[in-house]
This record gives sequence, structure tokens and C-alpha cells, in this order.
Amino acid sequence: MTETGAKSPRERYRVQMRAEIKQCAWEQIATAGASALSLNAIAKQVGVSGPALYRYFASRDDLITELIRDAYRGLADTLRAARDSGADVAGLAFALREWAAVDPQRYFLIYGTPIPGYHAPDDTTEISNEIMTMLIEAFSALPADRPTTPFDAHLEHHRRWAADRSIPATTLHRAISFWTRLHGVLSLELAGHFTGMEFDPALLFADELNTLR
Amino acid sequence: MTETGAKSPRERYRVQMRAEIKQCAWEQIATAGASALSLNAIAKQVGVSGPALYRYFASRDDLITELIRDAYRGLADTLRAARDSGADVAGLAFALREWAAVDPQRYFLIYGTPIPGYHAPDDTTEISNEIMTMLIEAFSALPADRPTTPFDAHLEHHRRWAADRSIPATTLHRAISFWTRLHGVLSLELAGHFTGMEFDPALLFADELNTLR
DNA sequence: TGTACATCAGTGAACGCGCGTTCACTGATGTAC
DNA sequence: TGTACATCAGTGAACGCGCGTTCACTGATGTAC
Repeated sequence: MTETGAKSPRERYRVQMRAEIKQCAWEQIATAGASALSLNAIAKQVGVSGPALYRYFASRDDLITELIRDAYRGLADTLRAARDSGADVAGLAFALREWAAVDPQRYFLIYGTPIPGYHAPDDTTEISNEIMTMLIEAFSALPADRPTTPFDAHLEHHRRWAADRSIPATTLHRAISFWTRLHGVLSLELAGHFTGMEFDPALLFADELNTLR
Repeated sequence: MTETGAKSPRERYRVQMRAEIKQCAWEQIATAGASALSLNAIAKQVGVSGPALYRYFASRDDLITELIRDAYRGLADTLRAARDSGADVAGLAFALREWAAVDPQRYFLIYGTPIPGYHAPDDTTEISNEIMTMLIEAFSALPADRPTTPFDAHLEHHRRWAADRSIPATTLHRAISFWTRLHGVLSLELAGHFTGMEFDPALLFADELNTLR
């Protein structure tokens, strides 16, 4: 019945409908932010009455949870696709930047202001690990000619989260800094904190990237 | 009448009441996030009926705008106080970190997910400039022995936003990177993205800071 | 010092709104014999 | 191929809620003579 690949017409319709609902949800988030997401508004845009959505999602929270999951998956897929077509660290960085620029609110849904008390679905940490692993592998391909820092030493004793024990702490450190530095530039740029300064954020991004290679 | 320094008992009461309302608003934001801020809930906590708040704030948006302003002012004051008591770049960094840790949601009210269509009050850009100026001055006191990067060259032609024309672009660059790198670590830490990795974010923060000195 | 008046904080009732969600029901689509 | 039944998408009405905000009003506090 609900086997993967089985596709009765009804099931096909169902999948398509769910996708359409999500798409409308994303448009609404892009326009007004995630906190303004309204089931009734989505229903209206899809051309269906409010309660009809409950055929497809158990609740508003359920829908949002799925959107978060999809956002994570989408980012991981984007990075994996870049890697699979031969991208190095810089390639991953630009893939990240482009993905974030397409829909800033989608980026912020993952990396933006946390809602106190809300816990992201469990499988997102899995995807997060997957992303981290790709970064670490990308940095493993680079020459490791960096001086050791205090944080490297600290990481040496706090690296259970990194699967591969053979990778030097310096490399883990670089993957983490890749994440934090690029997020720093990206999030401030997308939040509009550079407007008023007339420099090009893309060049700052590229420069931050260069500090890592 | 409304002269600065004039303080009729009524006016004193008014000031105190406004402060109390704001304080409750902050507590609510810390607990449930800014998007959940409710005037009625605040009124209840202050021990007053809902409409009474309109004696002190013209609207909900008005209140939030003031909170944002206060947050900016608070951060600027914190950094200025640190500087005035002799803090160098590292001192400013730790003052920033401490200020953010006291109330993460307050930090995110400034630097978190932007609400599409919302524009921060004008005077916040002024305060933002003030903060930037403090950073630039702090870096001016440090030896400028850095190699020039492409972004430095770009900044040379896009630095109208920086008041002091005598400061080398490299210094402006360092102030900007101070901002983006520390924000990168701070925001990911405060949003809980490092839980699961068992390293100490404070050490990462310190390490990122060291790349700037 | 006492009285008359103005100011202003706060109240309770009410408005309109949109929200998420439930429920009993209709009607179309698919399935089994 | 046709009929009987089950499945399920979608509807409209309704519920309860909390929201921001307005309004006319009360009562206390301050001001002026």
C-alpha cells in the first residue's frame, strides 16, 4: 500500500497536493516571515477550504516541522550536488551562498532566531551531521599547513561528534570556522545590516572564504 | 513642561510605569520570543487592564520599536563602558558576548531573523554607526601588519560610510570581520546549533577573536 | 487654606478579526465480486 | 460489464480563543485663584 514506488492515482494526487500546499507555505514565509504563516491563508491560495488541509497535515506545527526538515534536506542536497560535480571548499561556499540568497527566509528558518522552547525534529540533527561531514571531507583535501590553536587542542578532546577519528583536529576546526564565518557574513547580509555601507557583501564573503583555504 | 530634567510626580510615575511595562515585555520575549509578544499578557503581568497600556505606548508596534531602540542603545552603552574602562579589542569582544548571553532573544531582536517589510527605526542606524566607530577605533590601536586582501582594495573605494578618512582600509576590514566572525559564532551558539558537539563555544569564540588581533 | 477646575491614569464593555481546529456530512473515486 | 460497497477529498458551520484597539466613563491627583 504505502510502499515506496507504489503509486495509485489517489496517492499521486495526494503527493502533489502536499507539495502544492508546501509551496504556498514557502511563498507566504518569503513574504511575511514564518511566524505569520496561516493555514487559512494557505488554503485560500490553494483554492480550498481551511479544514481541507487537515487531510494532508495533522496541524500547523506539523506543517512547519516538515518545512524545516525540507529546508535542511534541500541545503544538504544542494551541497552534495556541488560536491558530486567536483566542487572544492570554495565551490561549497558559493553553493551555500546561492542557496541562501534564493530564499533568505528559508535560510533563517534553519539558522535564524530560535523560538524558545521549540525543538527541531530529530532527523534534522542527522542532516546537520551530514552537512558537517561534507565540509570536513572537503577540508581534508586541502593541505593542512596551519599552526595549531588553543581551540584545536580543545577539540582534540571533544571530537566524539566527528565520526572519522583519523582526521586532524585542525581540519575539524576549519570546517567549523567555515560554518561560523560564512554564516556570519551571510546572515548579516541577508538581514540587511550592510545596507548603508556601500561595499559588496559578495566580496567580503569571498574574502572570509579565503581566510579558510 | 516636558523639559528634560523637569520631574513632576506624575511624570516620574509615568517614566517608572513605562519602564515596568518594557521590563515585562522583555521577560515575555525571553520566554516565548518577540513574535509572541502580547499587550494583554503584559498588562496582566503589570497588574493593569489591557487598554491602560495605551496611556504609555501608541500601539504594539510602537512598543516593539522602542524595545529595539533600547536594545541597540544598551549594546552601544555596554561597549562604550567597556572601552571607557580601558578595554581593547578583546575586551569589546567579551563585553559583546556577555551582553548577548544575558538575554539571547534581545540579541536576536537586533541581529536575528528579519521580518520582511519591517524597517528598523532610523536612529538605530545611527547607533549602529556608533558601534562600528568604536570597533574601528579599537583596531586602530593595534599594529597594522596585515597583508592586503581583495576586499581591502574594494573597501578603499567604498568607504564613505566610515567617517574618518585617515584610517587604512585594512583596519575597516578588521572591524567588519570582527563583527561578522563573532556574530557567526555567537548566533549559532545562542541558537543551539552547537549542542551535540561537545566543544566549548567560548573557546571557539576566543579563537575567532585571535584571528583578528 | 479652601474651593473650582483641569489633567490624566485606569476601567469595563464592546468591536471586529483571524486564528487553529472539530465535526457531521456530501459527493466523487476507487475496489471487489 | 455492471452493481454494491468502501475509501477518502473536500465542504460549511461552528467552537473557543486571544488578539489589538476604541470608547465613554470614573475617580484620583495636581493646579490656579
